[in-house]
Amino acid sequence: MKETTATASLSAEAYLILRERILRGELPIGQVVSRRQVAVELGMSIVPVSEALQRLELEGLLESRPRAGTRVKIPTEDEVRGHYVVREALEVQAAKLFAAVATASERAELQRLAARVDALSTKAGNDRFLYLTCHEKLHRRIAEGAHCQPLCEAIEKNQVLASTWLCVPRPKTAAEPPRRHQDLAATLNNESPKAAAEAMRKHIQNALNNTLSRLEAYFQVREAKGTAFARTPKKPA
Amino acid sequence: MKETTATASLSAEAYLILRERILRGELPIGQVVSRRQVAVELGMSIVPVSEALQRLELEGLLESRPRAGTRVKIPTEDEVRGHYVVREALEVQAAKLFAAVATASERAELQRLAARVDALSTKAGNDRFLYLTCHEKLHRRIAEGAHCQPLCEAIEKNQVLASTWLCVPRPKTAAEPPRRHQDLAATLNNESPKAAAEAMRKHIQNALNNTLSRLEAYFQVREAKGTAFARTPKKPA
DNA sequence: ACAGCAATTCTGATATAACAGATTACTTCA
DNA sequence: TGAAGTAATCTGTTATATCAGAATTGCTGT
Repeated sequence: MKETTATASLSAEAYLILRERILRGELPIGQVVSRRQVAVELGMSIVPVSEALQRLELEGLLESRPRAGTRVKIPTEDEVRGHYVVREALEVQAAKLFAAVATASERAELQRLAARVDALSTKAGNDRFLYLTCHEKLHRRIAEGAHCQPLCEAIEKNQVLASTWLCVPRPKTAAEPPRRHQDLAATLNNESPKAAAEAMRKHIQNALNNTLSRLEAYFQVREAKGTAFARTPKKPA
Repeated sequence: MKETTATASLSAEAYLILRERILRGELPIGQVVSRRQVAVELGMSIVPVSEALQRLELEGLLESRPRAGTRVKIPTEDEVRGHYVVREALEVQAAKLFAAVATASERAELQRLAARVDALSTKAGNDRFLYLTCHEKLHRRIAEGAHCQPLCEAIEKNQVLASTWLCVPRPKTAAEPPRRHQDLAATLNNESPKAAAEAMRKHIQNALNNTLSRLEAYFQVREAKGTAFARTPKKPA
């Protein structure tokens, strides 16, 4: 498996690699990341790495203090709640448009994907990253079915942030309706834009509760680590 | 009038100065901006300037091609329409929340601002930048009244983009209802979240039409200039 | 005049080095 | 033993120089 993403610029390459690592959970919440260390690892200077880190920080995946350090962002409960308010606004809009203008093949694809997501959801112990990937694709397809590129981009950017949070394991798996996504898809496919909007609203609300229960443990971590960026202490010999 | 914004980093200073210039219309749509030129003007190296330009590009205010140039973004009609779809989603959400949770003082402030905006709107020939500033503040206050910071940030970022477009003069001033914003404010203040949402939806729809009529001339400009970045030709002596 | 082509002069992208603040490690002193 | 202060080392930030591609200029031949 080659990691050479082979893009136009080194900066973009660093961005994609780091983003993938964060989203996969290889760089967990709170992990400190060093520009120079990444630079030597990827075989480039710190300039393109810095650009990549700045971009990831603007997108909310990282946080940094001027001359102290950079780490994977530790979310606040308010931030998470607020994030889902934005997400509700965007995805409800997408659901409405999807119900109004999506093509037949887009609707069929949505139903197929929903079935797959529900299947992956019930079959526990499976690869969580695979499930997340499929689930994201489902929401992306809804956005695409709205036929509005800026809305797509806004949703995708919004989604990426939440992905960081979903990598953490959930304490206890509550019983989930086994057809959550298939029911959502059916509503978007066969009912009015208004009904689609309402279904999506409830879906997002549910996702918020899910995420909150996952992150409960991290909300205090921020207090503990404070604003200081603890570096990895030097190993004794 | 000093231009020393005096911020923490040179990069942030360059960002704020350039952003202001774009929003004020001093750097009009399609204007080519050179890293080095800005660097010497602001008395810094091209590194912080590059960071600032990258940030402005990620926010959609600039566009660039790898080794050709950077210019103030020339919008496409689809982009403008899509932008307003996103804006509708966000601001309708804000209106709903405002109607539900805004404090009494926030509602009073909103009504006051709306009156000022309407006054500036009818009194033609006035400073357009002043009007835009007030109008933006109005929408920002609505977002703040929703008491959800991520929503505020999303709206503000969305708003900034549109500001670039509103600096261009409108061909013919259609007759506008003289109490547009005061009526909107009254609905948000005194009626149900649902009514507030609907009022905001209509307001945004109106804004879209306004913007489209302003930008009509620019939609062909993009075709004309194509993807090439025409530099300022060298002056003959 | 005008098309084709080379030289020049731009552009953004990147490497390297140096700087200053924040954090850690270590020494010193009580 | 522990607190205080200093040195070492990390961090992000910035300056300078160089590189390679794109756009322009200007030459050349017709």
